[in-house]
Amino acid sequence: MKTAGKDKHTKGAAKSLGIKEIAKILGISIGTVDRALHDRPGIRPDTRQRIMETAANLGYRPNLAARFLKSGKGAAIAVCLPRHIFHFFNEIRSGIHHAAMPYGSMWKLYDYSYSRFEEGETAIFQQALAQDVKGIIIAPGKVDTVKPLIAEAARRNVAVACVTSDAPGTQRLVYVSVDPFANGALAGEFLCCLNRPLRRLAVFTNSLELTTQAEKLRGFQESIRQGGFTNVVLDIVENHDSKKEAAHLADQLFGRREEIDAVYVSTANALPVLRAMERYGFLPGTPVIATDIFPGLVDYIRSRKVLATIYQHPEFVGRIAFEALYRFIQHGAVPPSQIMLPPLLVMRSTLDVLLARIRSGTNAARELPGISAM
Amino acid sequence: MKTAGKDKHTKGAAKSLGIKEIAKILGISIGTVDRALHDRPGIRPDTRQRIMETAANLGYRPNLAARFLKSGKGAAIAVCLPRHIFHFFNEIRSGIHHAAMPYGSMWKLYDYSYSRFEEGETAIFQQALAQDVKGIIIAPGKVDTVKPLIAEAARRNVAVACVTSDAPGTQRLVYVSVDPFANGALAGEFLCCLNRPLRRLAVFTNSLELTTQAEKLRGFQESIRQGGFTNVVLDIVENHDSKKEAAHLADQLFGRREEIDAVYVSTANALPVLRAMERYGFLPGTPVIATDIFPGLVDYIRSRKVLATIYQHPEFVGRIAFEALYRFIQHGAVPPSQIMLPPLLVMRSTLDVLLARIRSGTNAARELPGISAM
DNA sequence: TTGAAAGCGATACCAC
DNA sequence: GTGGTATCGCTTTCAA
Repeated sequence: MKTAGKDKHTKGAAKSLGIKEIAKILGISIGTVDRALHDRPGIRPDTRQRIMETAANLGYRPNLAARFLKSGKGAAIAVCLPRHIFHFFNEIRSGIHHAAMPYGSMWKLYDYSYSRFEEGETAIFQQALAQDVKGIIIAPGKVDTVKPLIAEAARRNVAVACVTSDAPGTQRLVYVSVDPFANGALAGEFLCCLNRPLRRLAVFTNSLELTTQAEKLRGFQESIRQGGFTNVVLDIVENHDSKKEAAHLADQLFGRREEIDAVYVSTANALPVLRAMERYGFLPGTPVIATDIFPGLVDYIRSRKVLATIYQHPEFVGRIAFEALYRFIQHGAVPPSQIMLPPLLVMRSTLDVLLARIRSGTNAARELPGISAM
Repeated sequence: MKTAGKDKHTKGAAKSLGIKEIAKILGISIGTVDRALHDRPGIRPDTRQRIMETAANLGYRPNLAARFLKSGKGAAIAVCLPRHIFHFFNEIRSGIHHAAMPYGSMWKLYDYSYSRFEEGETAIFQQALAQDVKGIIIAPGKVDTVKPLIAEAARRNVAVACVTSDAPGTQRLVYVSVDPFANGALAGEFLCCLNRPLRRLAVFTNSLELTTQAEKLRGFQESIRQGGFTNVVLDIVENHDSKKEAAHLADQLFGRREEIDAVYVSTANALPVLRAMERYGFLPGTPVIATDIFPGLVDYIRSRKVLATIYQHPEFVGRIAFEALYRFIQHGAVPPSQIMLPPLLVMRSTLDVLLARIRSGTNAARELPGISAM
């Protein structure tokens, strides 16, 4: 019977080897073991040595429940995200809460939402630092703004995770995001697959001063080039995250009624663009790739006016950011400097599955542990 | 200053109001309070009533740390997955371990891998049941085989989660998978976007007796139809998960050298097909959509011989299956009967990001928490 | 039907 | 330097 499962490998500690067994094995007291494990003063180096060795041998892992129960203070981390692109950032928050749930009351989350991108950022960040948090999650706007803040956090030994946009040149612990280059490249590659002429394309972005947006554009151009299209004219429209500006500029562009072979909107600000396209007869007919998913966009995808949208998996980003922070704070595990996730191309056929998933995810995050009905 | 974060909503208990204060306030013992909160027998209804009221008033929330510490018997769950399509199922295992990690030693995972799809299934399942597990994760082969097993599990009050394939008509708790219909539909929709004639298509599947495969085909056909292509001839090739059979049948099909406009391989068994296509000059040139990601496929995508592959996010599937089991066993939360995830279309531009992600995911699951440096 | 008390594992403090 | 021990909040068992 070779089909039998062999490695009935159990996860974590085999039995209940705790600080007590270590003490018993070495014939010393748990107090001493504790001192050794925590690098506390008042212990002979060789005793410490012996203890550390047996602890390692036995694969000792501290019981977090007991630790928390006694010393009351699990870690707290602050979540500083804008309220602005609500659906998007709320999914990130949801992911963070989701990831934190298993730790129950041991890990507190402070929610420091602020109204718009840069305005409240500084004030909020400082408020968060004033609390006794061990980590902060932010979505940096302008790097110059957050640079001194992150420096201050580093001074206080507070780990900082950046989501969706990075703060390069700072001491942030980790940057978690859907890979912006791949994001744009996917849009471009998809357009190249269409077997249509691509002579003139329009790209609607937020601002190319934001490195994520610049990277998306770079990826887009690169894959268009690799797709064999040269001499492509690119109309690049920066609308600075403003619906009005987007509408105005889109009107200008499409109002000229010159031929445009495809459109890529690299932000969640697609609706003004789509409406302008409809006004000037570019839709349906012109291939459009959008970004993110939000109520207004859904019908455009259903009706195939928007060919595909690139979903940036915000729930995932939040979850991973929390996990990286957790492992660093709890276990001292240093994550890679960047964690890049693949973008998800959503078309009509996968829209509903994704929507169901998003909704259930948001619900789950709201679930309260409550009183167990075990 | 309206930018200030208002809802500094803390997660977990506000102060230290516990079971003890409730008891003191009501002048009763903590044992009684416990009985009330947990609906245990042996308590007068009115006492229970009073306790529940004050508990609600005080906003009592149990201290999970204490709870875990005391009743430290987290559950054990058995993971019964085949070793066969190794990359795929290993990612599922990785996801499960990943999800279980936060619970540390409280939740044990027993790994009951077996060699191939149906062969070891029964033996392994019974072995798993013999252990004292509270839940089992399986990937059912033939439904008839697992039906009595799941029934037996239900009798013993063991929750069963099915991943990647369902066992309909049984008492399994939940079925977690990438939506097979959407999976096939995405492949079809993508092909429809190519602006090429689609007169004759080839679909390589495992066996249409497997409902997931049948669903993929259904989704594929449906979206081809919706894409406006009628009178499409479909060559459907069932290769029963065998490389040899796949190679043989592909040779037969492509050897006829009739025109084939596109190919969809709905299983991970793409390599024999691709090689046959190369032999008969169908590649490069013919659009191919594959399924899953594995070493041999990577170069085909890099060289654009395979246009796209549909990644079924196995790590995710595993993670979600565990979480559903966890919430059911621990909190009695009944999950939806099916949890369907969106398929991920991977092209050249997103391949590397995904590969990096997969690798790091597998690594992370192997990481040992070690001793805290808090 | 209720009360009292023994732990769970780690921390922190006091005594030696 | 080291050993002992009270304690965190909850579950559980035994006694009343």
